[in-house]
Amino acid sequence: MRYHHGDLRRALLDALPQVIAAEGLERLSLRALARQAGVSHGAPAHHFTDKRGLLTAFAIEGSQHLERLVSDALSRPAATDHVARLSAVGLGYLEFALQHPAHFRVTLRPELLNMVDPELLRVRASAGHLLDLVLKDAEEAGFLAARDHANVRMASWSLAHGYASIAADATTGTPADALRRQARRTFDHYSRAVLRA
Amino acid sequence: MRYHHGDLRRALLDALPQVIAAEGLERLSLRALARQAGVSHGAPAHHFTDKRGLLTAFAIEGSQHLERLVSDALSRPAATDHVARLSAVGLGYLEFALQHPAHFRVTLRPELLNMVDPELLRVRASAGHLLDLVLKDAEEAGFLAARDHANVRMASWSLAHGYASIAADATTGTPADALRRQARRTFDHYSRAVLRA
DNA sequence: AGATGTAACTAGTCATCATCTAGATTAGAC
DNA sequence: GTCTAATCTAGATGATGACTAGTTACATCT
Repeated sequence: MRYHHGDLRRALLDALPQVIAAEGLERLSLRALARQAGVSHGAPAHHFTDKRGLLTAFAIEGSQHLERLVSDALSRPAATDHVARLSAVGLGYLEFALQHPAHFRVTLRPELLNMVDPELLRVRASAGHLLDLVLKDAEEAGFLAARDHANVRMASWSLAHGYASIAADATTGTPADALRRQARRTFDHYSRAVLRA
Repeated sequence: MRYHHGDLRRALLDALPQVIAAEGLERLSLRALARQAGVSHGAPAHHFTDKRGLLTAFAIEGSQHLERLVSDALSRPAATDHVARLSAVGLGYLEFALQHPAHFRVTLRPELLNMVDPELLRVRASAGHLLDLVLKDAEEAGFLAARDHANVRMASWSLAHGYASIAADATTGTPADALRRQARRTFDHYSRAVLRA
């Protein structure tokens, strides 16, 4: 057994999704994680200070994934008009929950995170900004009243979050593709209803 | 100090909301709860078996509150047409999160609950049934296509849940009345959009 | 190559926790 | 009044997160 692990930080972050999926966030233990990595029980503290620090680093990764997936959805050729773009933001969010359920779950647990971590705040804001951009565009094109902006932002987020929650919940055995189709139908319908000149 | 507490079960359940609000669900400890009730650290186990049992009992109370509040909202004179009734279900849900934030939070944490507890399953289904009733009525009156039922159910729940989450989150200092108004606006708008003959 | 400073890690400790047990106390039925 | 079951105590066990002092390996400079 080497004294130095090589890249314990990465190894721990990479082990998290599986552990969380198998054991649940509640039963996540730094010590068990250290054992799994073949390292002493105090080693993780060196890289993350704290359990909170570990999960914060994990949440940062999550927000980066989210931003990338929403960004991907928006840069697809299909996402042309404002309705399709608003729908795409929701689908990107759903995709995040589907592809990174553990990240999704941790990201939504502020009590476990260091919510003043500047890096975390930065990537969070950055991800949320994409929705604002789409709404702002729609607003400027006259598809959305300014007074509705906040309401629509909230409603859009809620709608996407509902589907994402189901997607990230392992217990409900809804297949991913069915969920994508159902969500797209709802998002399109909703976006059309909400974006009217 | 009396040996018998009197009604330890009730005392513990009643202490929970405050403790959860102050310390958070993560740092909730049976021992601290027992100390606060002036009782030995093993006493709670007699009434609830388990931490899970305590939270399950608490979640059952929560679902009962939810059902009552949704039921109240539906029996208001304003809830006449189908649009207003669908909106009322959402507002009842929001009211639940506003009045019982701790219950709300626990209710949404299946990993902490005994999800095979028959009483829990019963009250949960019972609360969810009210939304189905409203949708079914709208469907029979021709305001909703049968094929949209599941989608609309999901979307309605998501929408209400979004506002409820904010309501139950102490960190965001949104005043209750502002939230009620904003939510009502959104729910009404949404319900009108979705319930068209 | 050799010395040295620093990052990475170990091993031990502490307080706390959930859960389990055996036993003490009390209330209420008979 | 007695007895039984519900309620509660007290002690133990094993695990955890966090802290600390000390050990090892690596990189950098000379």
